[in-house]
Amino acid sequence: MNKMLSDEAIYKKILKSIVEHQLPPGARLPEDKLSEAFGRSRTSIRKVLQRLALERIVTIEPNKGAHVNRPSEQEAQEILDSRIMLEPLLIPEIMKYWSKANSKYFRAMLKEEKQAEANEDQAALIQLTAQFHYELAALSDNSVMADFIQQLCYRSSLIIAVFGSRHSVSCDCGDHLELIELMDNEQNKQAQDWMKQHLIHIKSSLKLGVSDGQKINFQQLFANSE
Amino acid sequence: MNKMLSDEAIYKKILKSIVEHQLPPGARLPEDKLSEAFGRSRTSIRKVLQRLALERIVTIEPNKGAHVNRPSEQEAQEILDSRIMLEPLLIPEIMKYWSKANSKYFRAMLKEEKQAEANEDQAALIQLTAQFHYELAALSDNSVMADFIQQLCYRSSLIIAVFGSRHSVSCDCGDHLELIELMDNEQNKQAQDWMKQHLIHIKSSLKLGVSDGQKINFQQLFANSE
DNA sequence: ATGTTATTTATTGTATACAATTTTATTTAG
DNA sequence: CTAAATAAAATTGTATACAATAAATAACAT
Repeated sequence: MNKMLSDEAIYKKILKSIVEHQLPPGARLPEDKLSEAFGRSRTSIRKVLQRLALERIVTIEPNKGAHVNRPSEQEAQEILDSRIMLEPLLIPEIMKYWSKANSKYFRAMLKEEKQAEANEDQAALIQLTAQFHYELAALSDNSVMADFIQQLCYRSSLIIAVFGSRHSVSCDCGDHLELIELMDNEQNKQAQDWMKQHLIHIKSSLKLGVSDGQKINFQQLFANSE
Repeated sequence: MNKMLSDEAIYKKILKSIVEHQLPPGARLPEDKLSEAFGRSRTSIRKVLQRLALERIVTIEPNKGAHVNRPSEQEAQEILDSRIMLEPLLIPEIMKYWSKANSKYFRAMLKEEKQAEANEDQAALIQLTAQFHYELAALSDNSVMADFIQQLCYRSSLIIAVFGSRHSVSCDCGDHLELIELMDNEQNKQAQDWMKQHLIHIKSSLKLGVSDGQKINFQQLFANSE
């Protein structure tokens, strides 16, 4: 009944659960439990976890196992800054090959986004938002860059889980249509600017600069509470 | 006598051998031979090989094991194009924190390059050339980008092994000093342009567009030989 | 001799066993 | 009752055994 899953399939399932925040940052990923859940030996699971660790989706601490990565504030900034640098740069490459078919495909994806928004299906919404960005990047003729962007998109989903405000997911997905329209009209420069502003907006919607548990200065916090 | 090597140490040793072309593209990497060489079980070796595979230094084909990756022409172009896009972009970030100490450090590295050139030590030369680029990138305040550049530098070493002309390594290392001088003089724009031209020059020195075994058109090749 | 099939050898894929380590629970002292 | 020390359980680290697959060699037929 439960057909055998390939390593790749297991990888995708775990990744999806993480990206959709079913497995939130910090969550433990015990080899035994996963092994049992997927009906494979720990060997296979370890392989998958090690891959996720190299992609910085997961962290592995010696003798403590794998946890869903909880990005630091600095990591969050670096990832968003990288995207702000790179994604607009790819727009001209993408527009070289932009076709009616592409436009149709992405418009259909935006419909799904709208649907997910209406259903308040946060998981689907996060997934689709990331997918929009990395499938766009995949249209450039540089798969090396596209793969890197895809990784940054997955990692961004972790950032949103940690630093995102309630609306930092949904508020920007409505906009995506604007980009498609700019691209349909071959407005190269405007599309590039739009992408940059879009990502800057996402970055600014994050609750950065708010100290997390580790860095709280208790001395200062309770200074006036004698 | 032979002290136990960590997985990380094994990883670095294999990577170094590949980058320095001691293990050329296409070379087989049999698990039990490596296992014996490093005095560790196959489990540890597999872990290292899988990491190298995710970094595209090595390819793993199911049931056929690991080989040093032999980049295709397209892969070579994509990697060089990525570097041409990204490395100049990082120059301003690097110059923000550029210090006398940095300058001194890199000038020392260039001395080593010169030395290696004089000794005709190709291995050291390739390694140092890559190191120059990725340690420079590491000075930017964005380690996400720096890590990506480092990977591209390692992969570039494979590209040179496959598509490099005799002089495509040595001819560009002499120039590196020019960049350091531009940075010492805070010539931001010029440094950026220099980097772009430098990488374009490396790309153009590659023997791309020469069909490899797979793509030979025999019809055309033997058209006039009846 | 050449091309095909069968057999052997070598190599990778996967699970499992056991050791090392960390985490949790229990006991004991103050 | 709290805190430290100890014991038990759970979890990861590593090696090894065996199965599955591919490569190399030998045997055979055309």
